[in-house]
Amino acid sequence: MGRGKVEIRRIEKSTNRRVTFWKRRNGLLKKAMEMGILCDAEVGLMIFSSTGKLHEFATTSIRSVIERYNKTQGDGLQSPLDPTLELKFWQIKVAILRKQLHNMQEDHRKAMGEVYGLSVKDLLNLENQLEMSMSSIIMKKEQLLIDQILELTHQQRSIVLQENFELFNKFQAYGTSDPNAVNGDTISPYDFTISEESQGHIHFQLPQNFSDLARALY
Amino acid sequence: MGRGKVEIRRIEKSTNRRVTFWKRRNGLLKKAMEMGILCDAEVGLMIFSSTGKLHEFATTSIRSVIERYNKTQGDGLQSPLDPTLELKFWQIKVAILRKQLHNMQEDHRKAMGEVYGLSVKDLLNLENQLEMSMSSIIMKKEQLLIDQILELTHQQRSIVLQENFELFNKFQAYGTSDPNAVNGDTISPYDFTISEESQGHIHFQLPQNFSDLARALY
DNA sequence: GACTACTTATAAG
DNA sequence: TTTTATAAATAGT
Repeated sequence: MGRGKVEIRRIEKSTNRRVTFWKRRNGLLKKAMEMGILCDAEVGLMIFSSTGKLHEFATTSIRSVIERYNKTQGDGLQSPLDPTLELKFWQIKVAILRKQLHNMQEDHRKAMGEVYGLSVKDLLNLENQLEMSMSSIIMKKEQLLIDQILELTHQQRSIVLQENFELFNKFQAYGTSDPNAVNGDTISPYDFTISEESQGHIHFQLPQNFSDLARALY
Repeated sequence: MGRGKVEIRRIEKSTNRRVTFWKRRNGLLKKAMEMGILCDAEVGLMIFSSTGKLHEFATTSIRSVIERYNKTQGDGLQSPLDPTLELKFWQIKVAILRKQLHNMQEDHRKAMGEVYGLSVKDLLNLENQLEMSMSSIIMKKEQLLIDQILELTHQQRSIVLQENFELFNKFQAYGTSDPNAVNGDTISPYDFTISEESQGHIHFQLPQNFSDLARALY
């Protein structure tokens, strides 16, 4: 179209080239737009002039077209040329790592809490067990002491009874021919013994080595 | 061009639309190519038909055009900075987060180890402290018990002495006018007392409520 | 940038 | 798909 046919080859005269560029640029943009409208298509057109200036058209937006292109074309390669996608990839990675870090902190916090919690629990259990063990030992020791006391008491009671009995015999040796005349009372070691028990009195010998015993027991 | 002018609006008849699409698609591609050659421009054209199929043209390659577009344009909104730089920024961020995560894991591991270590130490310390406290308490209780025993012993010794004294008095009441004639011995509560002490015998009353006392003390 | 002669693109058959 | 009448684009002025 125009005065004469033109060969499709680079226009050497830069002035001509620039003029032609503008004419054809408008035509191209117009046709691209018409295509988008008439045919309900998504069109993206980018033109870099020989001076480097960008001229673009898109029915939606160039980014949209590029994204759609990358999605559709994906061409197996992980779109190393679309910084936007790659950017998103890294941003997502950052988000994931942040979440992991956060979870880790949370876990750490919980774990520490649990450890300390269990520690307290353990300590309490240990305390109780310790207390129970000690109580048991103490009780045994006490029982031993009490047994010891009772044993000695028994021995000493015999001795006291023996003494009192001897005293009683002496008393009788001194007594009248009728011992029963003494205030009408009968005095016998047996009475004494019973009386003693009824009062809950028992005789006890503190061993010479009591302190030694105490040391041994405790 | 064509038999009659056409209004630029979406073609409703899908058949017509498809035909027009193909005709105009070829025209657009041709013109894009011509533009590239004639004007020495870099051109990229992407068309998505209404059916979603991609049609493309580029003087070099679509990727090249997109890359140049991203470098040149960056359109201020999406990536105000050089996407490459931004990419590096995020990559560094990822590296930092990875290191943090790693350090955190390391710290966590160490912390747990220390906590368990300290826990054992603490338990041992606590155990010792507990034991010492209990020993102290037990000693106090024992001292109390011993004091109690001694106290009661003292009381009971008085009672026994009293009883023996009364017995002695009875003995004397029954005695001859010359009490000294009895085997040449002088029997007195004082002698008895001394004798008793020399043998280490003391009198002891086990309190009725001994078990209660024991329970109260232990 | 405007004109315009001519080429090219394409709507409709 | 091909044809063709005609609109549209545009090279040179």
